[in-house]
Amino acid sequence: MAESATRRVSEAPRTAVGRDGVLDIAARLFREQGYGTVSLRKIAEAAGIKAGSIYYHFGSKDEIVVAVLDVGIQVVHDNMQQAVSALPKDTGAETILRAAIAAHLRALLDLSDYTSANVRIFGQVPQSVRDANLPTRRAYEAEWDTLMSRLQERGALKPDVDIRRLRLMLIGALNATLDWFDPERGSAEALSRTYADVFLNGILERQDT
Amino acid sequence: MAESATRRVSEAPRTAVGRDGVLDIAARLFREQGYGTVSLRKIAEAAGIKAGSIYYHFGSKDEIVVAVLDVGIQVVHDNMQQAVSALPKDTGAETILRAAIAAHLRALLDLSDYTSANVRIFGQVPQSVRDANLPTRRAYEAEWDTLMSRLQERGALKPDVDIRRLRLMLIGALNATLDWFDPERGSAEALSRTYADVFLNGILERQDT
DNA sequence: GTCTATACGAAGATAGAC
DNA sequence: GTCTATCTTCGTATAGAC
Repeated sequence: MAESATRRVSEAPRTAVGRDGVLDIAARLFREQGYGTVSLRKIAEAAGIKAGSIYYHFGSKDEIVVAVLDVGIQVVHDNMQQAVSALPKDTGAETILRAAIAAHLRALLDLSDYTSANVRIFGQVPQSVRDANLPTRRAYEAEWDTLMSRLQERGALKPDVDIRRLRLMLIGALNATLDWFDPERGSAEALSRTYADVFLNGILERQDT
Repeated sequence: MAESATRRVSEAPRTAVGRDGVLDIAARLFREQGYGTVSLRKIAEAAGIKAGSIYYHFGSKDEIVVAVLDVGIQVVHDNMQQAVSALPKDTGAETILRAAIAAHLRALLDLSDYTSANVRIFGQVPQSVRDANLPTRRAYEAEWDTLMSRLQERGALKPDVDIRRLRLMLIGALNATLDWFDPERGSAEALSRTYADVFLNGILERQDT
C-alpha cells in the first residue's frame, strides 16, 4: 500500500509523486467516481502529472486497477485478522463476531480508499481484472469461513446455517453500507453495532428456552 | 414496461423492434454487462438495427438509461405492494415481512431484467441520471418505511430500531444477492426464506423470556 | 521521472436518403 | 422506422526529447 502521509491535497505537486502516489490518487478517484468515468487523464491531472507519464509506473490502466483492488482486500483482510487474533483465547463467539464485523466496516468506511474502491468498482471492471483479483478475495473469504466454521463447531451458531451463504449475506450486507453511509448520521463503529445486533440474534443459538 | 412476450432471442429481427423492444434489450444488456461497457452500438446490434436508428426512439443514451431505471423500481414496487396487500387483514407481522422480502427478491432475481439492471448500474450512471431516478426510488423506500412503521407501532418490532436504517440494511442486503446468486445452488424463494430467518430473529420481539 | 506530440479506436450524436 | 455517412470528442497507449 502506498505511503500517503506526506501527500499534498489542494496544491499540485511539481515533481515525483511516484508509483505509490499515483496509486493513492487512483484509489481515491475510483472510490469517489467509479471505474468507467475515471480516465488516466483524470488520474494524471489529480496527481499533477501528464497522462503519458503514468506509463512509466504502470503498463496499462488495468494494471493500476488490479493493484488498487488487491491492496483493498489486503487491508480489510489484515484488519479483520488482527482484530480477531488480538482477542484472548477464551473469548466468546458473540464478541469475536462483533470484532470481525467492526473491523470490516472500519476498513471499508473509515480506513481505506483502497477497500472502498474495491467494493465500489469490482462489479464494473473487465472480467480479466476481476479474475486477477480473485485469489486475494478467496483468501479473505476463506478467513471468514474458517472463523465461522470454528464457531459453528463450538456450537455457538445454529447448526443448520450454511457457512458460505452466511458469509455472502453478511459481507454483502456490510459492503452495501458504502452506498448510503453518512458519518454525520452516526459513526461506522455505531453502525457495526447495529449490524451485529441484527445478525447475531438471528445467528446465535438462543441462550434461553 | 415493454411487452416482450414475442421477442426473438437468437434470431435478429429484420424490422421494427420499436421503442419497447430497444428498451428490453437495453435492460438485459445493462443487467449482464453494466453501464459503461454497453454502448448504443451494442444495444443496436442486439436489437438488429443500426446505432443511428436508436435516436428515432430516444433522444440520448441517458434517456434510455433513465427509462430502464424507472421501470426497474416500478416493477419491484408493484410486486412488493401486491404481495402485501393480497394478505388477509389480520396477518401477523412475520408473515407480512416474509412476503415483502420474497416479493423483492423475486423481482430482482427471477422476474425482471429492469429491476436487476437498476440495482446493478445505479452506482455507475452519471449523477443526472441518478437524480432523475430518485423520485421513483423514494416512493418505493416510503412503501417499506410505512410498512415497517406500522408493524413497529403494533409492537411487532423492537421499539429501538431505527426504521430508515433498518430499511437501508435490509434492501442493501437483498440487493447484494445479485452479485452471487446462482439458481443452480437454490431458488430465489429458498433464499428469501433464509434472509427472513436471519433478519426476523433480529428484528422481531422475542416471544419467549 | 516527466514532458510533448501523436497514433488509433470507439464512443455519442446528427443529417438526410429511403 | 431504419439506413448510411459523418462529425466531434475522448479514451488508452506509444515514441522520443529533456
